[in-house]
Amino acid sequence: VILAAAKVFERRGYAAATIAQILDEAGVTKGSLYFHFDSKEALAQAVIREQTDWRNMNTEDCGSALERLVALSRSFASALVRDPLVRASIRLTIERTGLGQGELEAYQGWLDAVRELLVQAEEEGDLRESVDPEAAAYVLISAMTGLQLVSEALHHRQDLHARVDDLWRMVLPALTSQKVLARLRTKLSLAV
Amino acid sequence: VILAAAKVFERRGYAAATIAQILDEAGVTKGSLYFHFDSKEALAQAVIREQTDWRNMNTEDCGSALERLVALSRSFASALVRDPLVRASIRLTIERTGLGQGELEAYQGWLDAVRELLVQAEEEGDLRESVDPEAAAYVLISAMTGLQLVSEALHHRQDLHARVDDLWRMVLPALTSQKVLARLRTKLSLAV
Amino acid sequence: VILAAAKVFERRGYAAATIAQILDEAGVTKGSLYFHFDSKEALAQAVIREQTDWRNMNTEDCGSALERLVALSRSFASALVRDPLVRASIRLTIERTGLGQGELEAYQGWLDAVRELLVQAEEEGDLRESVDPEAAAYVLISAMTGLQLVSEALHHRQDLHARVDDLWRMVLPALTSQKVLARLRTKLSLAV
Amino acid sequence: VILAAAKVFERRGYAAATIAQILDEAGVTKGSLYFHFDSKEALAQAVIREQTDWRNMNTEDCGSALERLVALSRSFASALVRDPLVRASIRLTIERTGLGQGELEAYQGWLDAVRELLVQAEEEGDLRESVDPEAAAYVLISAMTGLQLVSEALHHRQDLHARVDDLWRMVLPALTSQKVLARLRTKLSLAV
DNA sequence: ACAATCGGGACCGCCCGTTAAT
DNA sequence: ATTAACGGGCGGTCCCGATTGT
Repeated sequence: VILAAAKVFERRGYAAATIAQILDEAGVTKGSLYFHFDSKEALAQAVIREQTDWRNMNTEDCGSALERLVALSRSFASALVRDPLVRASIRLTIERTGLGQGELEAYQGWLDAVRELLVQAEEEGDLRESVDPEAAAYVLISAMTGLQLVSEALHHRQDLHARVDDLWRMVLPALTSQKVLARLRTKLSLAV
Repeated sequence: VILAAAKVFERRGYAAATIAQILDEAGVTKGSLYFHFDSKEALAQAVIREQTDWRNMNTEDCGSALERLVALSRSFASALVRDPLVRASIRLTIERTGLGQGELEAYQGWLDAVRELLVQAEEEGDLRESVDPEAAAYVLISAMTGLQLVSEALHHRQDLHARVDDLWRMVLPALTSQKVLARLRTKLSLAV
Repeated sequence: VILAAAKVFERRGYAAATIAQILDEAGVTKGSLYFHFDSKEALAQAVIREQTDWRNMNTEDCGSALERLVALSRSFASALVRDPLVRASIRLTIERTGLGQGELEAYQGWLDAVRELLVQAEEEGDLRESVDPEAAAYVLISAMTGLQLVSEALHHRQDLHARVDDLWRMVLPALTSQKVLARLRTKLSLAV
Repeated sequence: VILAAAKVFERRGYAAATIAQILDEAGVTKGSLYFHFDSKEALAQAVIREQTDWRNMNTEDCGSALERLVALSRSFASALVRDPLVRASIRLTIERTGLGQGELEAYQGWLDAVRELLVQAEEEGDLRESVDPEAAAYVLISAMTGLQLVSEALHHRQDLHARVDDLWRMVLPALTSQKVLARLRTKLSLAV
């Protein structure tokens, strides 16, 4: 039903997607669609709202904050590979079409979550003192955003998990000490 | 002339941009525009083609390959802040609208350039042997792409330069040895 | 129920009002609405029909005809401020959308009522002989119509009562003698 | 060309008027129309802008302020009868469709003009001291607005001039003294 | 080479009223 | 009386030729 919209939005973007395409993909008729959603924009917002929140997946994870952060990123990558709704939401968020002005809050929410984890890691003594949580969160969020884009464009996201691990291999040495790094490598199976 | 198109494309995206908007941004008439460009798509391709190649800016730079790589990223950030054509090209490339299928080559070209520099750095002995140039280039390109997007969304690109430096501070420790790192820090004025 | 339709009609006008807006203003579903009313036009006619007749409010008023006329105008103003149905009816009547051609009868009915009161006033000797009841009724109805429109546009009808009194202050001297005028002023508390 | 739009807007109102109707009335094609006007709203604004300003008609009139005021009202009535653009503008202004938020300024402009004339009349000693220019202007503007509406609905504006004179006969006694009133009657041929 | 105007085809979003099932 | 689904059709407008003038 609504998943069809996500697919089309993800494939063509908001503006280029036409209602007819969504109709065709979903196999429903115009009237039916407009009974559930008042407008194309409402449909897009529903897509964003309906995405299964991949952030909850690892709340029960009990590990150090840094481990939870890596797990979060992997959970995100999995959601991206698995769930078209998440993919469509990302696309709709990145193209800032002014859909309810929610884009800023989305980015800000991610930033806050990551920074929070970094602060916890700092309290746990897992962070180098030279690291600024705010700046690091910014770079991490950006890198993940970019990875997903490039992986999509070049390899249809098939290599996303490997690339996320590559990212961690490249930034963890700057975030934490050799000792913690070694611990993380074994726990997270991040081969050198 | 063609810069007006870039501005509109950058602001609205390809599909949402209308010829009329470009027309009155440029101050020309429709006849004039359609004399030079056959279609809206041709216009977009011209925007991409016409972007001043910021890659040439640092060819004359004589330094180590790693230094040239950092300089290249900074040059890219500058171009992004300064040149609407570059911004529009990025937007048009990221939204893969099927404009002549040139997106793949674009990404691949960037990847090749960065990898090439990393290989040179390896030959110069500036790279840890654990680093895979291919994978590192991939992550770096992705991170730059993401930084530009997030910086645009959150701060209208005003903090882009600072964020690029943040990125280097976070990945250089994994790329090179402490000694080279210290050298780069002074040469590139990358405070800890 | 039907009041929701009135609100939307009053706010947007007949043509611009959409059924969906009425639906979620009323909190009912489309099926329910189309069970009661055959069409959008039928709904509008129901709004007009259902308006509580403010004319009855002052039938029991026992005073001179002129006093009753002023009271009628005040009653109208009150209804306009209080009752969205009356407001919507006015809007739907003024936009002559061809809703059953009832607009002419509406205006004519108001005209007849006012003229009738003026004729009574004439018989009671309260009217100057130079006054033509027909013409005076026409002007009074028009002025009330206009006052309501302008007051709505400029002050959201909050000053309507005061403006109606202003109107009477400006036309009563032409309608009646100084003596009757003085009597009315005290009775109706129309300060000079 | 643009006059056709005025006719349709005047006949059906903004929302109910369709581009096809205007096209049909004007005898041009869609492409041609959208070359000159970017949107339906732009067309409506053009109609409002293009109306020949009937206010200038009596600037050369040399008489007392009160005489000029009456002349202004008559000029307005003439314009209303003669010029479809003026009629359409009035309709578009009265239906507040949010066309550039110019409606408030329109009403306010008329109010200011009339109040200014009343203030001049006051300085010339032609106004009773009990008259408040502000309030009087408000009522006069409203009455003119209403007259035009009712006259249109009932008699297709054919009796507008006579009704305007009726209005003046009904309000002038409250505005000025017997002596000035007599002078105005002869000068303006306002029979009792 | 450039500009202004006209023409038209096509598309897309959306809205209204109906019809099934219950 | 309500939910859900349906579809015909319309209205705005956009893109792009084609035809003029300069």
